[in-house]
Amino acid sequence: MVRAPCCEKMGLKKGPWTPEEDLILINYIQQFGHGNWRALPKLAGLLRCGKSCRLRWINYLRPDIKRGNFTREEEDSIIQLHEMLGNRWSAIAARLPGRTDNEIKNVWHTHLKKRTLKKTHSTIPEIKTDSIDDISRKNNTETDFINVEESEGMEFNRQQQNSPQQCSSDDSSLTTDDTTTINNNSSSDNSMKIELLSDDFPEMDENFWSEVLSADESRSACDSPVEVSGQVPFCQLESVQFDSMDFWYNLFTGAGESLELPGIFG
DNA sequence: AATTTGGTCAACCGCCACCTA
DNA sequence: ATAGGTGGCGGTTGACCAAAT
Repeated sequence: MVRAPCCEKMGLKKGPWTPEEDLILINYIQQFGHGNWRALPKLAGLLRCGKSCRLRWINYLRPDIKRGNFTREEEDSIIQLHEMLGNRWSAIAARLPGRTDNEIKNVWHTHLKKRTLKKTHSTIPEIKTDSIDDISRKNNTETDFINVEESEGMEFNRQQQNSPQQCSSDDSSLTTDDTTTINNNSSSDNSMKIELLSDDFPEMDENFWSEVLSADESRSACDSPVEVSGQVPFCQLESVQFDSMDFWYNLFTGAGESLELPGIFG
C-alpha cells in the first residue's frame, strides 16, 4: 500500500544533513545555481534526492534566511495573516522576509495556535480561518487586501517563469513589498541579519539569478561541473570561494576550521 | 538518578499544479 | 489532448533536548 520512498529505493541518504553535505550543496548552487533540482544532487555529488536538496536549501541554507527567534511583531503578523489566509504558509512566508513557510508552520503549531485559542476562548468565537481563503479560491479572487499581496507574488512567479532561469518559491517568497538587505557580516551569534528598510520590495541583488544563469548555461554544456569564471552569487569564485565556505562552515558549526571536501572543491 | 512528558524543529511524504513534448 | 517530468506546498513525523515528576 505505502509506496516506498524514492530516496531509499535509489539508495539515497535520508535524515539530517551533515555540514559536509551542506557545504557541497552551497558551493554547487553558488557556482551553478539550481536549474534542475532533480539533477542537482547527481551533478553536485550528493547522495540525496533533489527534493531533499531543494528543501535543505530553501529552509536552511539560503543566505537570506533570517535566524533566531520570532519577534513579537512577526508573531502578531503571522496570527493576523493566518486569520486572512488560513494555512497557506508559503503565502504567509511571502509577507515575512527571511522566514520560511516551514519555520512559520512550526511556530504556528508550537505556540501561536495556542495563543490564538486562548484569545478566542476569552473573547469571541473562533474565526473560521479558511473562510476567506475558500471563497477566494472558489471565485479565483482574493479580498481587496489579499489581492494586492497575492498578485505581487504571482506576478513575480510569472515573470520568473517567462525568464529562462527557473526560480524556486524562495525567490517568490521574497517578492513581498518589504525591502530586505542582507548583511553578511558575522555577528556574535553567527546569524545573518536582515533589515527591513521600507515597504518596497527587492531583496536579492538583481544580478543574482542572471549570474546564476550564466554559470548554469556554462555548465549545461557539460555533464559534470566545470570551473566557471566571472562573478557568481555571494562571492567571487576565484578569490573568496573558500573564505565563503569558511563562513558557511562557521555558521553551522561555530568552528573555525575548514573542511577537506571531495569532488568539485578541487 | 532515572524516567516521563512536552516543546521544538528539521526533514520527509504525498498530492497537486504547471510546463513541455 | 495528454502523459510524463518537475517544482511547490501543506501535513506529518521523529529525533533531540529540557523540564517535570
